[in-house]
This record gives sequence, structure tokens and C-alpha cells, in this order.
Amino acid sequence: MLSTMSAETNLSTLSLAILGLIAQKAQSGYDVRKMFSTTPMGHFSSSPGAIYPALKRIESNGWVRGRIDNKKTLRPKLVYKLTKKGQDVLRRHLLQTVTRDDVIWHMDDLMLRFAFMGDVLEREETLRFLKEFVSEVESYLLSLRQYLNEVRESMPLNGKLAMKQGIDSYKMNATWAKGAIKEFERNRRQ
Amino acid sequence: MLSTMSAETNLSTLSLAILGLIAQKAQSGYDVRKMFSTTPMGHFSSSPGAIYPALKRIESNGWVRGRIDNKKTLRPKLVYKLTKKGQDVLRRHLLQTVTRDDVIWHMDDLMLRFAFMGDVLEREETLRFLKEFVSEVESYLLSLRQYLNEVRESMPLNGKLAMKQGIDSYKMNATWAKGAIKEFERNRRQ
DNA sequence: AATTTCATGTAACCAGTTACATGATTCA
DNA sequence: TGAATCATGTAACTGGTTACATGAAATT
Repeated sequence: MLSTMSAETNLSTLSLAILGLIAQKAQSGYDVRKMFSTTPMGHFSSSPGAIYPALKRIESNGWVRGRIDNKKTLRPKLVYKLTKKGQDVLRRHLLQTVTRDDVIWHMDDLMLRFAFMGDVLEREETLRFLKEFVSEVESYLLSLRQYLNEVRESMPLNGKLAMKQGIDSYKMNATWAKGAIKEFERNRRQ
Repeated sequence: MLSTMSAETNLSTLSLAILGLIAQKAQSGYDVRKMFSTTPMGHFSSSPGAIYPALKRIESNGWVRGRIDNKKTLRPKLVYKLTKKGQDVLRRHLLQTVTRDDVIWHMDDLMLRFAFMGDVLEREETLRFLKEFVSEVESYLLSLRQYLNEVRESMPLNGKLAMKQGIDSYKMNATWAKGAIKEFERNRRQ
């Protein structure tokens, strides 16, 4: 407790989603909810019970600041804007290296991170992310295949097929990321 | 509150995982933890703080019954066995129709359900599951593609690529399920 | 006039995380 | 003998879910 710990770079998936959206454009809780409920962006709850408290937390961390719009009319709207501190936190979060843990437990976070990089990171930094992603995914793939080989004989059909789904899914992710790298490299040369 | 509601078929992902494992073979909380921490089966926390309370809940629902092994020695082991009621609950849960909601929000649950079907369902029932799965996935795929087309112009590269990942992932799932159906149909004829 | 949408919230509940705690047994 | 593993738990915290609540403005 004596050290400052800096920490603060641990966003929950929901917090990251909200912060990322507000980073793109200042908006209200209702706007965020609408985004979650009407677009595929957001495998997230659009329930007010999740979003409004999350916004309060994010604000109390100093990452966004709310300002009431439409003060005159009787339909106020609390619009949140990213602060400098919020920018830093988001940037630092997006820059975190991709770990094996991430690809196993937090794939959705990784995709969310990628989706938000456009506005916040340099192309080079996004490329680094994608390369780390490929490497972690492929390393995990290897261990999945190894495991499957070891237990294949003793595994019932359903188990084998379920494992195949996992392997296929990581294969697809590696392929996707390689394609994304190409896109980014193509774009750079323009 | 007056009606009996039957309900009780809502398993959390963790409860389902635990119940499914115990259905395959009577085992202790520690065994379950080991399974989660040492095999790819289980994108689940192996933390005792999750598993032991979950086991208690499951037991208090009457789905499993614990019995102390090794009473003589000083290293007791609480081994849980599936009850008739637990069998029913599991079976009913696995038989639930695949909804759009499932493929959007609970893909991991669906895979878990599939993995556990081997011991509990008839081949025909598993086939029905897979066919429903394909149909829901493809229907959702359609809407994702539609959405992408609508917003493609206005979307930055990262957004488009992130959406592509989602689409690829559902495509892969549909392909996987079709393959699984073939396997099952091949098996039947033997 | 009634319904839908805009807009923000709270309260009770539930389940999972982290960290801590205990102690026996086995292995190096 | 010390470390790892077996084995089961608890407590405080956190954050998300469901359901409820309110009311203005726009739409039908």
C-alpha cells in the first residue's frame, strides 16, 4: 500500500466497451445502451443496471466527465466526454501485450481492444498487437492439438468434436489476424 | 409464487460444467478443479471460491449428493454423485432448443452442452441440436452480413476487420456443425 | 388518447474473483 | 526436511442481472 502501484489499467470488458465508445465520440449512457442493443458491436448487456453504475465508476476514476446537455428543456441528457486521464488509461490498456491468458480467457476483450485501436494507436502498434495475437494463438493451438492427440483414443465422439470446434476456432482466429496484418500493411504503403 | 413454476432448468455455465462432469463420473470438488485447471475442457475458473460454493448449491438443489470417501484415513474426500433429479435437470437442459440468444450470448454454453450430450442424449436428439444450431447461426450470420453492408462505407478499417472476425467465427461454427452432423450420420449407419 | 421512445436511475440479488486459511500426505 | 500436491473451505469484494420506478417528448 506504500507504493503508488499505478495500476488502474484493469478495465472490465464492459468498462472497456463504454470507455472505447466514449473515446470515439462524447455520448450519454442512453447512447451507449442503444449502441449495445441495436448493433452487433456489443455482446454486452444494454441493461441500465449495468451501464449507469459503470459510467459512474468510470467517472469517479476520472476517465470521463459528464456534463448536462439541454439544461433549458426538461429532458436533460448527461453526456460523457473522455478526459486526458481516460485517454491515457485507454491507450495503456490497448497497448498491453497479448498473453496466453488473454487468448484463452478473454478473446472478446482482445477483439474489443482491436476494434478500438483505430482512433487511439499508431498503425505500428496495432500491427504489433496483431503479431502478438497470432503468435499466442498459434502457440495455444499447438498445445490443443497435442492434448487432442494424447487423449484422442479415450475420448468419445462428442468430446472430440467439441475439441475440434475449439481448435477450428483458434485456427480461424490466426487466419483472420494474418489477413488483418496484410490489410494493415497494404494500407500503409498507400 | 403460487404456481410451482417447475423452472430449475437454468444452469449457470459453471453449474452446467460441474454437473456435466459429475454426470460422467462421480467425483469430488478437487477432481473438478483439476479438470478445469489441467485440461482445455473448461474455460472455467478452477478457483475453490467458485467451485465449492457451486457444489453446495447444486447439492442443495438435490441434483447431486455428496458422500465422504476414505472415512477411516484422515484425508476425507467428498465425492459427489448425480441424483435422478440431477439427471433429469441435465437432460432437460441439454434438450432445450437453440435460440438466437444462445448463439449470440452463450456460445460457450452451447459447446459445453454439446460436449455433454454423449452420455445423456440419443443420437437423434444431438442431431436435432446440431441442426438447430446451424440454422440459428446461419440466420444470425445473415443479419451480421447485412449490417456490415449497411455500414461498410462509414466504418473505419478496425471496425470492419473486427466485424469480419465475428462473421468468420460464425461461419466457422456453421461449418463445424455441418461436419459434426455428417460424423453423427456416418456413425449411425455403422 | 395511447403507445413508443427518450432518458436516467435504484434495490435486491447472485455468482464469481481474490486472497486467505488449514492441515494431511507424498515426493525429492 | 522442505516443497509440492491433495483436499476443502471461508470472507470480503465486485460487478452484473432482473425488476422496478419515474417522467418527458414524440409518434400513431
